[in-house]
Amino acid sequence: MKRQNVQFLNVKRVRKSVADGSNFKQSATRNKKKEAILVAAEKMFADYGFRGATTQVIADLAGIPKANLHYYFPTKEALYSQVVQNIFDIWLEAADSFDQNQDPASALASYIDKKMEISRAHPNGSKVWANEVMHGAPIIQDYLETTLKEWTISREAVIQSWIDEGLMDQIDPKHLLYMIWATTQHYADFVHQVETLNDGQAFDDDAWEAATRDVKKIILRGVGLSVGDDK
Amino acid sequence: MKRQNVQFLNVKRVRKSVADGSNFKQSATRNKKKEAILVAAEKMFADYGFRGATTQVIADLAGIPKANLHYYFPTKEALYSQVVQNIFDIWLEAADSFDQNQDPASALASYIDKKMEISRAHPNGSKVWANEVMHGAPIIQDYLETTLKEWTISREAVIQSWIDEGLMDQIDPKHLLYMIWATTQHYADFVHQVETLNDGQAFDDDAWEAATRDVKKIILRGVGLSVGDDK
DNA sequence: GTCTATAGAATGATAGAC
DNA sequence: GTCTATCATTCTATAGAC
Repeated sequence: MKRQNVQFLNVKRVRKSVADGSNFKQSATRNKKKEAILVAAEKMFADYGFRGATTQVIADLAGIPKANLHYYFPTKEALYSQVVQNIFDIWLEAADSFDQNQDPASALASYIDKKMEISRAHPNGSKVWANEVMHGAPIIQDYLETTLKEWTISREAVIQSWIDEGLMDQIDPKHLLYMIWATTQHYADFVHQVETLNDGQAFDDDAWEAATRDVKKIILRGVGLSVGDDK
Repeated sequence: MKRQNVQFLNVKRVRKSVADGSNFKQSATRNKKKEAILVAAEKMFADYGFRGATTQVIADLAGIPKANLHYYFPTKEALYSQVVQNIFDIWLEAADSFDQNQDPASALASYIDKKMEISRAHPNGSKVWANEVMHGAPIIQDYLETTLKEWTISREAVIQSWIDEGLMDQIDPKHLLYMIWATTQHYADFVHQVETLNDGQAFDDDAWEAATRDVKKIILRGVGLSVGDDK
């Protein structure tokens, strides 16, 4: 029940061999199958949680026998761990957009844009991540304490410098970051609730655009920045 | 695996007999034991999810044999359902604070205050709720479509009227509500991440106050409202 | 590498004594 | 009402044939 023995992976950025074709030791077929399993696993873990998702159903969804799944991923935990770490890499992508802008309004706006895009493109990944953190981060605690912590500290410093320069209002940068994370991820993690309140309809292009615009508008104005007119 | 047959409870506000002592058919001892089980269950469901939490461990935590738990709650699903519905009632409490103020700034500020208090007082309940919604709301779908939907529609109308009167900026009320929900609940659902980034320390009184103040500041200013000076 | 059959362990629920 | 002993089921993981 407890998912002990989870310290079997201490890496920060993994999954090179799956993301690109750089690992010559693994054939293309092998990677293709692993990808199919990972996609199925992400979906099932997102919908049912770690214990709720069974290797049998993941294998069914991936279109292979269960024993074959265990050939590629020795344990359910190893598979889960891989799924969670894949989200990290995607999450880190968004972090970059924060840095490529020097004025606060552009930096925050493009960071929010990117985070909203990820919520739309990878809702299942976002859910798995939320689940993992909500349950005390048994698998990725190490990552929280290192990579995420370092990233957060450095961005807090950037935001603080903007405040010190009088470019934006006085707030604790931490809470601004949490608000951006919480709000953008809400459209992925709570998509079921959002759609129910949207008359059971999934967000279309316009709805996503409107949501992104309003989120940026409220947050940017909320810290004393002006929003780009109709972007 | 799927938690079918979950339509066994179609009520909107339940649990009167547990919350107060109004049900004479149930003794005080009985209610006390049920409460102990519910507290334990909330904790375990929050930490491990529906499938991850076992009736054995819930019983252990409540200090009773497993068979006794099944005497009070015939099935694991019935127990889970009760836990989820308890959160509804708490959540609805906060809704009232929205209505007791007529100007937008006071209404939104006190709603955010209340939601932050709930995140602090009932983090496990918030997590169980988040889990339930993330997994497609198999148990409380009915509630989402009725009570929550009605509440949301009526409050959207209130916010829209404020906008129409020129009291606040033009935004889609829906997204303002989502931002409030997401941000306030983040401090409960992601408390593990928040604490990790807080040097492993739990938020103390000052930290909660600071978080609440910044959340109110950003959101109120974000929609063009001014914030009460040092409240 | 693939897959059937099955071992081995854990879990939800209950029978039945007290 | 309480609790021990146990059943029936389900799940992860693997052995071993192909």
